[in-house]
Parts: sequence; C-alpha cells; structure tokens
Amino acid sequence: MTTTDAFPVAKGERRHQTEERILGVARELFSETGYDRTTIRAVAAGAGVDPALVMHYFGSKENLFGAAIRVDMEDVVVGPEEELADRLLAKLEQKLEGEPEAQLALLRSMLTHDQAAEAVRAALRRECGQVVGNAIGGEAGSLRAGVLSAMTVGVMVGRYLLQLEGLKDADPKEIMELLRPCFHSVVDRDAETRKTVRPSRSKPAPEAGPKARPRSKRGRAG
Amino acid sequence: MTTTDAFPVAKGERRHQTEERILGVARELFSETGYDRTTIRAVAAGAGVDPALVMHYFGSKENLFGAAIRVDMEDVVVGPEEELADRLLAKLEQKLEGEPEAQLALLRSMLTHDQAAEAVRAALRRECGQVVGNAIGGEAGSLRAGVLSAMTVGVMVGRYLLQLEGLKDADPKEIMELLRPCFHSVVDRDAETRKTVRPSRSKPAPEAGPKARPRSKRGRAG
DNA sequence: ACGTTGATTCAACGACTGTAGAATGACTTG
DNA sequence: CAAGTCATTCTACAGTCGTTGAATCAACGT
Repeated sequence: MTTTDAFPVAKGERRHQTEERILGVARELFSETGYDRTTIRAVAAGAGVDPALVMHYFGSKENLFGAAIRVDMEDVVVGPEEELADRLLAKLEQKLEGEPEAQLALLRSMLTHDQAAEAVRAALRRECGQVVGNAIGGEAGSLRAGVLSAMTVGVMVGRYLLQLEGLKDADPKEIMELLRPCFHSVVDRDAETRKTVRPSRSKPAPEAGPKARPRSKRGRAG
Repeated sequence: MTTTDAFPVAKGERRHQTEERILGVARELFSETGYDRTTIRAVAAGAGVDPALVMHYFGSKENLFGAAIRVDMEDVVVGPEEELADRLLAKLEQKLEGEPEAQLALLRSMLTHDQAAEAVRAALRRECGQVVGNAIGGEAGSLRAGVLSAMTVGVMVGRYLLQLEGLKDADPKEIMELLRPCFHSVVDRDAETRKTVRPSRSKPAPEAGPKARPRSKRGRAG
C-alpha cells in the first residue's frame, strides 16, 4: 500500500521491506500499549500481513519484541570529568527531542517484561552507571549512578508515559536547565559536603555533541 | 489462616473478611505482575475462593483493580517555603522506607492502564504539583513541579521496579542526601539566577574554575 | 421446625490469544 | 516453458481469559 506493489520486486528486498514494516508497527504498538496488550494479530493487521507471517519471520512474540526494542545506544564517550554531567544531560536532551518510540516501547514494557527491564537496566548502566562509576568509583559511585539513572528514567517516564502536566509539552532546553544543577550535584564528588545548592554554570550546553554519531534514523514509511 | 474458620461468623463479617483477603491478594499480584498479567483466577486462587466470587463482589476486573489500588495520600501540609523541598523529600523517604506494595501496584500498572496512570498523576500532582505550583506559580511552577514529580517517580521506579544496582539496596538516608540539593535547586525560585534575586539564604554561587580539583584517588573498584 | 437470605461454588460460554502446518501464488532459475 | 524457491495466506488447534447463571450450603429470623 505504501509502496506500489504492482510491479515485481526482488524477493529478498520484498522480505526486508515487510520485515521492516512489521517491526515498525510492532515498535509502535509495543510503545503504545506495552507487551501484553500488543497482539501479534494486531501487529500483522497493522502491517497488512497475516499473523502467521509474523510468526514465520520472528519465531515467537518474544523474539518479535526483542527485535523491536533492540536499541543500539552509542555509548557516552569518556572525557573530562567536569563535563560528565553535561554529557549525560546532552544525551537525555537528545532523547527528549527525538522521537521516543523505541524508548517508549522499552519503558512501557519494562515493568511487565523482564527482557525489557534488563534492556533498560543495561542501557542505563552503560550510559550513567559505568561512566559515573568510573569517574567516582566505589559504592558511592554506584549509588550516584543509580540516582542519576533514576532521574533520567523519571524524566522520560514523566514526560512520555505519565505525561505530567508541566513536562509533556515543556521545552527540552528548559528541562535541561532545571536538571543541570541536579546532575552536577550528584556527579560532583564534593557536593555532599555542601548542603547548599551549587548552580554551576561553568559550561554552556555542549551543543556540538561529544562525538560525531553517524547514526542514521530509520523512518517509517507512512 | 489467621482466624480459625471452624466456628460460625456473622455473615457480614465473613464477607468483609473475604473481601479484605481478596483485596490483599489482588494488591499483591497487581504490584508484582501488573494489570494485564494479573488474572481474576489467580487472585481467586490466592484468596482461596472461586473466581466467580471475585466477580460477584467487585463486578469486574476493572473494579477490582480500582478497589485494590485505592490510595489515600495525606497531603503535604503547607508550611514555610524554605522547607518545601525538605517536606517533599521526607515524603519520598517515607515511601522509600515503608513497604511499597500499593505504590508498586500503581507504578507497575500505570504504563498499561489509564486508570492507574491517572491515579499516579493525581497523587504526584497533589504531592508535588499543587504545592510547588502554589509556591512558585505560573508556567515555570508547573514545569518545576513536573521535574520534581519526575525525579520522585524516577527514584521509585529505579529502586523498586528497575531495581537499579546502586539504588535497590541503598540506604534511604543516603538517597535523600543526594537528592536534597536537587530538590532544592528545582524548588528555589532564584536558582536560575533571576535578576531580582532575593537571597533567602546565602547563595555564594562559586562557579569559579574548580579545574584544580583535588584529585586524591580515582579509585576503581572492580 | 420452617422458609429466606446471602455467601460461595460449579460448570460452562464466547471471545481472544499464540502458534503450527498445509496450501497458494509470485518470482527465479534451469 | 517447467521446476523450484520463497514470501505469504488459510485454516485450525489448544489454551486462557473474563464473565455468567444456576446450584449448594450455612446462617438467620420467625
């Protein structure tokens, strides 16, 4: 329907297109309604194919889910510690600006699906945990990484899932502005000695991004 | 099991007991597996009754869910603004310490169940939103309330649902210690360096270059 | 003793699910 | 053109779900 299916296409190509279409619908449905409520039949219907075809391609609903939520996070590159918080913030901002479909599928399913929960955990660990842990180290580092991860996922959940009043339509920049002191205070080692707020404005937002990310975004044909 | 069911009990009393037992199991299952995966049959089995009885009492699964997750939050009392953040923190700490069963049921179901999501939203709005909104007011207040709510729910989700490494076993006090500057920086009006700054407290703003940070150890626990 | 009420169970229906295997039909290769 | 391959569909099964209406059994007022 999207592409004219009147003239012949190479088989492999056609299969790839169909798979891609199925994955797109699956991601969409998983992100909207979570794992349980997303039925293979609905995915198939959305993709305009037979449910059995989805099974034939992905083997099981579980596999389809795994393929749909596969996220390949580019890791937050290591760099000077002072910019650590800003780098994490930039990462979060990028997620708040981009289309959160894949992330949403993860978030929405992470509570009922162990595989999704582990994926979220791994992603957070890679993004926040490892970096912060390396920078700070020890048990305190782990705790700080956890708090950082919690704040990150909290903002995502609040904005996209819960759609909290002041968050769902807010400008990511403003959110970042509010979050920056928080992240800094958690990352900074010596922040726990001083109870007062430290509005560290040492760095403007690292708009250039830490590293070139030649990531191409797959768009859905619609 | 607690009371011997060998001798007769008044009808109303017995019904009440059964209802209470059903609700307990329902809450437990909803919190463990969420709305969809919790079946009326499982609840009935857990309570030692027939599934039809659950239906007879609560009318539908939807109603049972509503009755199970009903939360009566005591509102955060109004008070001096300076302590606002601390009051919210205390609230969160109390939740982190207490048994989170009811909250968990909410959290775990809020993603797939609109009713649960609305309940969470209402609770957050009451606890964070309204108070902070009143204290700050306007659109900025709404945003700050949203961020505050996001952080709160993020910590809950990270600790109980995601069970993040550094968070699940952490001492609530330590989490609070890390969160306090964050909450303060979000609540405080002048945290974003307003022109008409009204320093309710000493605000040094020492953003001078701390590049020569004492770098004693860069410990890295394996 | 009675009949009545209400708590509780039994058995079953209809809908929906994930999944499997045979069948169809278009594209490819000889 | 014939045979083969592969994407795709059709049909169906076995299971589970929420829900229902009739049936059971104990407690109650008379």
